[in-house]
Amino acid sequence: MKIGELAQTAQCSVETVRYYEKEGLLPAAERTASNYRSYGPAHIERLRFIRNCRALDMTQDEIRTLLGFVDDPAAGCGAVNHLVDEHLGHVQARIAELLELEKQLVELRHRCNGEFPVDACGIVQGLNQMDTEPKPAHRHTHLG
Amino acid sequence: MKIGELAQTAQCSVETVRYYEKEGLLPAAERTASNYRSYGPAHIERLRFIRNCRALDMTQDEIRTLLGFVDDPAAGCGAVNHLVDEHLGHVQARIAELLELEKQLVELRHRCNGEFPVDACGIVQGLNQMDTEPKPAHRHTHLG
DNA sequence: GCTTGACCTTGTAGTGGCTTCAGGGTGTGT
DNA sequence: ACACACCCTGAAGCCACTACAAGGTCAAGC
Repeated sequence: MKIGELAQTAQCSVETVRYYEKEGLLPAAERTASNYRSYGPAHIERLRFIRNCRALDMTQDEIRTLLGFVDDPAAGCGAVNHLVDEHLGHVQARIAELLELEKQLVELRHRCNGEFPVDACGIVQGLNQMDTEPKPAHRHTHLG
Repeated sequence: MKIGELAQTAQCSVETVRYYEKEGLLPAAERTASNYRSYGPAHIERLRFIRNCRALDMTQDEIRTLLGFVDDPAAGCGAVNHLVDEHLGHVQARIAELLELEKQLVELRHRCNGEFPVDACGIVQGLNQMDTEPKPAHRHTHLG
Protein backbone atom coordinates (compact mmCIF):
# COMPACT_ATOMS: atom_id res chain seq x y z
CA MET A 1 0.00 0.00 0.00
CA LYS A 2 1.34 3.40 -0.97
CA ILE A 3 1.41 6.46 1.23
CA GLY A 4 -1.68 8.10 -0.27
CA GLU A 5 -3.81 5.07 0.41
CA LEU A 6 -2.51 4.82 3.98
CA ALA A 7 -3.19 8.48 4.61
CA GLN A 8 -6.73 8.16 3.36
CA THR A 9 -7.35 5.10 5.51
CA ALA A 10 -6.20 7.03 8.58
CA GLN A 11 -7.97 10.27 7.69
CA CYS A 12 -4.83 12.35 7.53
CA SER A 13 -2.63 13.91 4.90
CA VAL A 14 0.31 12.34 3.12
CA GLU A 15 2.55 15.03 4.58
CA THR A 16 1.45 14.14 8.09
CA VAL A 17 2.43 10.51 7.52
CA ARG A 18 5.90 11.52 6.33
CA TYR A 19 6.14 13.88 9.28
CA TYR A 20 5.37 11.09 11.76
CA GLU A 21 8.03 8.94 10.17
CA LYS A 22 10.56 11.74 10.49
CA GLU A 23 9.58 12.22 14.12
CA GLY A 24 9.95 8.53 14.84
CA LEU A 25 6.32 7.91 15.77
CA LEU A 26 5.76 5.72 12.76
CA PRO A 27 8.53 3.23 11.80
CA ALA A 28 10.12 3.86 8.43
CA ALA A 29 8.37 2.07 5.61
CA GLU A 30 10.01 -0.27 3.18
CA ARG A 31 10.68 1.12 -0.26
CA THR A 32 9.72 -0.07 -3.70
CA ALA A 33 12.23 -0.19 -6.54
CA SER A 34 11.24 3.35 -7.44
CA ASN A 35 11.75 4.55 -3.87
CA TYR A 36 8.08 4.78 -2.98
CA ARG A 37 7.15 4.00 0.63
CA SER A 38 5.30 0.71 1.00
CA TYR A 39 3.07 0.00 4.00
CA GLY A 40 1.47 -3.07 5.54
CA PRO A 41 -1.27 -3.72 8.13
CA ALA A 42 1.02 -3.01 11.09
CA HIS A 43 1.56 0.50 9.83
CA ILE A 44 -2.16 1.07 9.46
CA GLU A 45 -2.77 0.02 13.04
CA ARG A 46 0.07 2.17 14.33
CA LEU A 47 -1.07 5.22 12.42
CA ARG A 48 -4.66 4.79 13.57
CA PHE A 49 -3.42 4.60 17.13
CA ILE A 50 -1.48 7.82 16.70
CA ARG A 51 -4.35 9.63 15.03
CA ASN A 52 -6.74 8.53 17.77
CA CYS A 53 -4.37 9.87 20.40
CA ARG A 54 -4.11 13.15 18.50
CA ALA A 55 -7.90 13.29 18.22
CA LEU A 56 -7.81 13.24 22.02
CA ASP A 57 -5.36 16.17 21.87
CA MET A 58 -2.40 14.29 23.25
CA THR A 59 1.02 15.72 22.45
CA GLN A 60 3.61 13.87 20.39
CA ASP A 61 5.57 13.32 23.59
CA GLU A 62 2.61 11.73 25.30
CA ILE A 63 2.06 9.54 22.26
CA ARG A 64 5.71 8.56 22.08
CA THR A 65 5.60 7.56 25.75
CA LEU A 66 2.39 5.64 25.23
CA LEU A 67 3.81 3.79 22.24
CA GLY A 68 6.81 2.86 24.36
CA PHE A 69 4.49 1.20 26.89
CA VAL A 70 2.47 -0.54 24.23
CA ASP A 71 5.57 -1.88 22.54
CA ASP A 72 6.72 -3.63 25.70
CA PRO A 73 4.54 -6.76 25.80
CA ALA A 74 5.84 -7.80 29.20
CA ALA A 75 4.77 -4.55 30.83
CA GLY A 76 1.46 -3.95 32.54
CA CYS A 77 -0.88 -1.17 31.61
CA GLY A 78 -0.63 0.78 34.86
CA ALA A 79 1.59 3.36 33.21
CA VAL A 80 -0.86 3.68 30.34
CA ASN A 81 -3.72 4.32 32.73
CA HIS A 82 -1.66 6.87 34.57
CA LEU A 83 -0.84 8.75 31.39
CA VAL A 84 -4.48 8.85 30.36
CA ASP A 85 -5.41 10.13 33.82
CA GLU A 86 -2.83 12.88 33.55
CA HIS A 87 -4.02 13.85 30.12
CA LEU A 88 -7.60 13.95 31.34
CA GLY A 89 -6.31 16.32 34.00
CA HIS A 90 -4.86 18.60 31.32
CA VAL A 91 -8.18 18.70 29.51
CA GLN A 92 -10.12 19.44 32.66
CA ALA A 93 -7.69 22.17 33.69
CA ARG A 94 -8.03 23.81 30.30
CA ILE A 95 -11.82 23.63 30.48
CA ALA A 96 -11.69 25.41 33.82
CA GLU A 97 -9.44 28.12 32.38
CA LEU A 98 -11.72 28.69 29.43
CA LEU A 99 -14.83 28.84 31.59
CA GLU A 100 -13.18 31.56 33.64
CA LEU A 101 -12.25 33.35 30.43
CA GLU A 102 -15.78 33.08 29.17
CA LYS A 103 -17.04 34.65 32.37
CA GLN A 104 -14.67 37.58 31.98
CA LEU A 105 -15.62 38.06 28.33
CA VAL A 106 -19.35 38.00 29.04
CA GLU A 107 -18.86 40.51 31.81
CA LEU A 108 -16.80 42.71 29.50
CA ARG A 109 -19.37 42.42 26.76
CA HIS A 110 -22.12 43.69 29.03
CA ARG A 111 -20.29 46.96 29.54
CA CYS A 112 -21.45 48.19 26.17
CA ASN A 113 -24.84 47.79 24.62
CA GLY A 114 -24.87 50.11 21.70
CA GLU A 115 -22.92 52.17 19.25
CA PHE A 116 -20.87 54.83 21.02
CA PRO A 117 -17.69 56.68 20.17
CA VAL A 118 -14.84 54.35 21.08
CA ASP A 119 -13.73 56.63 23.90
CA ALA A 120 -17.07 56.12 25.58
CA CYS A 121 -17.31 52.39 24.95
CA GLY A 122 -17.35 50.38 28.15
CA ILE A 123 -15.55 47.50 26.45
CA VAL A 124 -12.65 49.66 25.35
CA GLN A 125 -12.48 51.18 28.81
CA GLY A 126 -12.57 47.73 30.32
CA LEU A 127 -9.70 46.57 28.13
CA ASN A 128 -7.69 49.56 29.25
CA GLN A 129 -8.42 49.15 32.91
CA MET A 130 -8.49 45.40 33.54
CA ASP A 131 -5.76 44.13 35.77
CA THR A 132 -3.74 41.56 33.95
CA GLU A 133 -3.02 39.15 36.72
CA PRO A 134 0.23 37.37 36.01
CA LYS A 135 -0.57 33.97 34.57
CA PRO A 136 0.40 31.01 36.72
CA ALA A 137 4.07 30.60 36.00
CA HIS A 138 3.96 26.89 35.34
CA ARG A 139 1.23 25.42 33.26
CA HIS A 140 -0.52 22.23 34.15
CA THR A 141 -1.87 21.83 30.65
CA HIS A 142 -0.30 21.78 27.24
CA LEU A 143 -3.57 22.71 25.60
CA GLY A 144 -3.47 26.19 24.17
CA MET B 1 11.08 55.01 31.66
CA LYS B 2 13.28 52.19 30.42
CA ILE B 3 12.09 48.91 28.99
CA GLY B 4 12.57 46.89 32.16
CA GLU B 5 10.37 49.21 34.17
CA LEU B 6 7.68 49.18 31.48
CA ALA B 7 7.74 45.40 31.31
CA GLN B 8 7.36 45.12 35.07
CA THR B 9 4.47 47.58 35.07
CA ALA B 10 2.67 45.51 32.46
CA GLN B 11 3.51 42.13 33.97
CA CYS B 12 5.40 40.87 30.98
CA SER B 13 8.97 40.25 29.95
CA VAL B 14 11.35 42.69 28.32
CA GLU B 15 11.58 40.36 25.33
CA THR B 16 7.83 40.45 24.89
CA VAL B 17 7.86 44.26 24.76
CA ARG B 18 10.55 44.23 22.07
CA TYR B 19 8.58 41.56 20.24
CA TYR B 20 5.41 43.69 20.22
CA GLU B 21 7.40 46.58 18.83
CA LYS B 22 8.80 44.41 16.06
CA GLU B 23 5.28 43.17 15.27
CA GLY B 24 3.93 46.70 15.16
CA LEU B 25 1.50 46.33 18.07
CA LEU B 26 3.45 48.79 20.17
CA PRO B 27 4.81 51.94 18.49
CA ALA B 28 8.58 52.22 18.46
CA ALA B 29 9.95 54.00 21.50
CA GLU B 30 12.23 57.00 21.41
CA ARG B 31 15.87 56.35 22.15
CA THR B 32 18.24 57.85 24.69
CA ALA B 33 21.73 58.98 23.74
CA SER B 34 22.97 55.51 24.56
CA ASN B 35 20.32 53.88 22.36
CA TYR B 36 18.10 52.69 25.19
CA ARG B 37 14.37 52.65 24.53
CA SER B 38 12.49 55.35 26.43
CA TYR B 39 8.77 55.06 27.19
CA GLY B 40 6.03 57.41 28.37
CA PRO B 41 2.48 57.02 29.76
CA ALA B 42 0.93 56.37 26.34
CA HIS B 43 3.10 53.31 25.91
CA ILE B 44 2.09 51.99 29.30
CA GLU B 45 -1.57 52.30 28.42
CA ARG B 46 -1.09 50.66 25.05
CA LEU B 47 0.89 47.77 26.46
CA ARG B 48 -1.65 47.18 29.22
CA PHE B 49 -4.39 47.09 26.59
CA ILE B 50 -2.47 44.49 24.61
CA ARG B 51 -1.69 42.37 27.64
CA ASN B 52 -5.34 42.46 28.72
CA CYS B 53 -6.41 41.28 25.28
CA ARG B 54 -3.84 38.49 25.43
CA ALA B 55 -5.07 37.54 28.89
CA LEU B 56 -8.42 36.99 27.16
CA ASP B 57 -6.61 34.74 24.63
CA MET B 58 -7.11 37.02 21.66
CA THR B 59 -4.70 36.55 18.77
CA GLN B 60 -2.31 39.23 17.62
CA ASP B 61 -4.48 39.72 14.57
CA GLU B 62 -7.55 40.29 16.69
CA ILE B 63 -5.60 42.76 18.80
CA ARG B 64 -4.21 44.56 15.77
CA THR B 65 -7.74 44.92 14.41
CA LEU B 66 -9.02 46.12 17.77
CA LEU B 67 -6.24 48.70 18.05
CA GLY B 68 -7.15 49.93 14.60
CA PHE B 69 -10.72 50.60 15.79
CA VAL B 70 -9.59 52.24 18.99
CA ASP B 71 -7.16 54.51 17.16
CA ASP B 72 -9.93 55.95 15.03
CA PRO B 73 -11.63 58.43 17.36
CA ALA B 74 -14.37 59.20 14.88
CA ALA B 75 -15.48 55.58 14.67
CA GLY B 76 -18.15 53.99 16.77
CA CYS B 77 -17.59 50.92 18.86
CA GLY B 78 -19.91 48.59 16.96
CA ALA B 79 -16.95 46.88 15.33
CA VAL B 80 -15.30 46.44 18.72
CA ASN B 81 -18.41 44.83 20.13
CA HIS B 82 -18.61 42.55 17.14
CA LEU B 83 -15.02 41.43 17.51
CA VAL B 84 -15.54 40.67 21.19
CA ASP B 85 -18.66 38.70 20.34
CA GLU B 86 -16.75 36.69 17.78
CA HIS B 87 -13.97 35.99 20.17
CA LEU B 88 -16.43 34.91 22.81
CA GLY B 89 -17.76 32.53 20.18
CA HIS B 90 -14.28 31.06 19.73
CA VAL B 91 -13.96 30.48 23.45
CA GLN B 92 -17.37 28.86 23.70
CA ALA B 93 -16.71 26.64 20.70
CA ARG B 94 -13.46 25.46 22.22
CA ILE B 95 -15.14 24.75 25.54
CA ALA B 96 -17.67 22.59 23.74
CA GLU B 97 -14.90 20.71 21.95
CA LEU B 98 -13.03 20.08 25.16
CA LEU B 99 -16.14 18.90 26.99
CA GLU B 100 -16.70 16.35 24.22
CA LEU B 101 -13.07 15.32 24.51
CA GLU B 102 -13.40 14.94 28.26
CA LYS B 103 -16.38 12.68 27.77
CA GLN B 104 -14.43 10.47 25.39
CA LEU B 105 -11.46 10.30 27.72
CA VAL B 106 -13.57 9.39 30.74
CA GLU B 107 -15.28 6.70 28.74
CA LEU B 108 -11.91 5.40 27.56
CA ARG B 109 -10.52 5.47 31.07
CA HIS B 110 -13.35 3.27 32.35
CA ARG B 111 -12.33 0.51 30.02
CA CYS B 112 -9.52 -0.50 32.29
CA ASN B 113 -9.58 -0.68 36.04
CA GLY B 114 -6.43 -2.50 36.99
CA GLU B 115 -3.02 -3.68 35.96
CA PHE B 116 -3.20 -5.99 32.99
CA PRO B 117 -0.77 -6.91 30.23
CA VAL B 118 -1.00 -4.13 27.68
CA ASP B 119 -2.57 -6.46 25.13
CA ALA B 120 -5.49 -7.00 27.44
CA CYS B 121 -5.87 -3.38 28.49
CA GLY B 122 -9.18 -1.90 27.46
CA ILE B 123 -7.62 1.51 27.04
CA VAL B 124 -4.99 0.30 24.61
CA GLN B 125 -7.67 -1.62 22.72
CA GLY B 126 -9.82 1.48 22.69
CA LEU B 127 -7.02 3.57 21.26
CA ASN B 128 -6.53 1.02 18.52
CA GLN B 129 -10.18 0.75 17.64
CA MET B 130 -11.60 4.25 18.02
CA ASP B 131 -12.77 5.81 14.84
CA THR B 132 -10.96 9.03 14.22
CA GLU B 133 -13.66 11.11 12.72
CA PRO B 134 -12.18 13.69 10.41
CA LYS B 135 -11.96 16.97 12.28
CA PRO B 136 -14.16 19.74 10.91
CA ALA B 137 -12.14 21.08 8.02
CA HIS B 138 -12.48 24.69 8.99
CA ARG B 139 -11.97 25.70 12.56
CA HIS B 140 -14.18 28.20 14.25
CA THR B 141 -11.69 28.75 17.02
CA HIS B 142 -8.03 29.61 17.15
CA LEU B 143 -7.74 28.33 20.71
CA GLY B 144 -5.68 25.19 21.09
C1' DG C 1 40.85 53.72 37.74
C1' DC C 2 39.13 49.17 37.82
C1' DT C 3 35.91 45.72 38.61
C1' DT C 4 31.39 43.91 39.44
C1' DG C 5 26.81 43.50 38.33
C1' DA C 6 22.45 45.03 36.68
C1' DC C 7 20.59 46.61 32.93
C1' DC C 8 20.36 47.54 27.91
C1' DT C 9 21.28 46.44 22.56
C1' DT C 10 20.87 43.33 18.22
C1' DG C 11 20.26 39.07 16.00
C1' DT C 12 19.25 34.20 15.62
C1' DA C 13 17.15 29.87 16.75
C1' DG C 14 13.85 27.02 19.13
C1' DT C 15 8.94 25.55 20.55
C1' DG C 16 4.59 22.00 18.43
C1' DG C 17 2.29 19.88 15.04
C1' DC C 18 1.84 20.22 11.32
C1' DT C 19 1.12 22.73 6.23
C1' DT C 20 2.86 24.55 2.06
C1' DC C 21 5.95 25.09 -1.49
C1' DA C 22 9.72 24.37 -4.89
C1' DG C 23 11.74 21.32 -7.86
C1' DG C 24 11.90 17.24 -9.29
C1' DG C 25 10.92 11.68 -10.43
C1' DT C 26 7.41 7.69 -11.50
C1' DG C 27 3.49 5.29 -13.44
C1' DT C 28 -0.72 4.85 -16.09
C1' DG C 29 -3.99 5.93 -19.72
C1' DT C 30 -4.93 7.79 -24.39
C1' DA D 1 4.10 11.73 -27.08
C1' DC D 2 1.76 13.78 -23.76
C1' DA D 3 -1.17 14.64 -19.76
C1' DC D 4 -2.03 13.85 -15.24
C1' DA D 5 -2.03 11.77 -10.75
C1' DC D 6 0.86 10.29 -7.65
C1' DC D 7 5.42 9.98 -5.30
C1' DC D 8 10.17 11.96 -3.51
C1' DT D 9 13.26 15.44 -0.64
C1' DG D 10 14.26 19.55 1.74
C1' DA D 11 13.26 24.03 3.35
C1' DA D 12 10.24 27.55 5.02
C1' DG D 13 5.99 29.19 7.27
C1' DC D 14 2.52 29.34 11.12
C1' DC D 15 1.85 31.75 16.27
C1' DA D 16 3.31 34.08 20.32
C1' DC D 17 6.62 34.10 22.34
C1' DT D 18 11.26 32.35 24.91
C1' DA D 19 16.11 31.64 25.19
C1' DC D 20 20.47 32.43 24.02
C1' DA D 21 24.89 34.64 22.28
C1' DA D 22 27.77 38.43 22.07
C1' DG D 23 28.28 42.68 23.15
C1' DG D 24 27.42 48.02 24.99
C1' DT D 25 26.15 51.24 29.21
C1' DC D 26 25.97 52.85 33.75
C1' DA D 27 26.18 53.30 38.85
C1' DA D 28 28.33 51.70 43.06
C1' DG D 29 32.11 50.09 45.68
C1' DC D 30 37.17 49.16 46.21
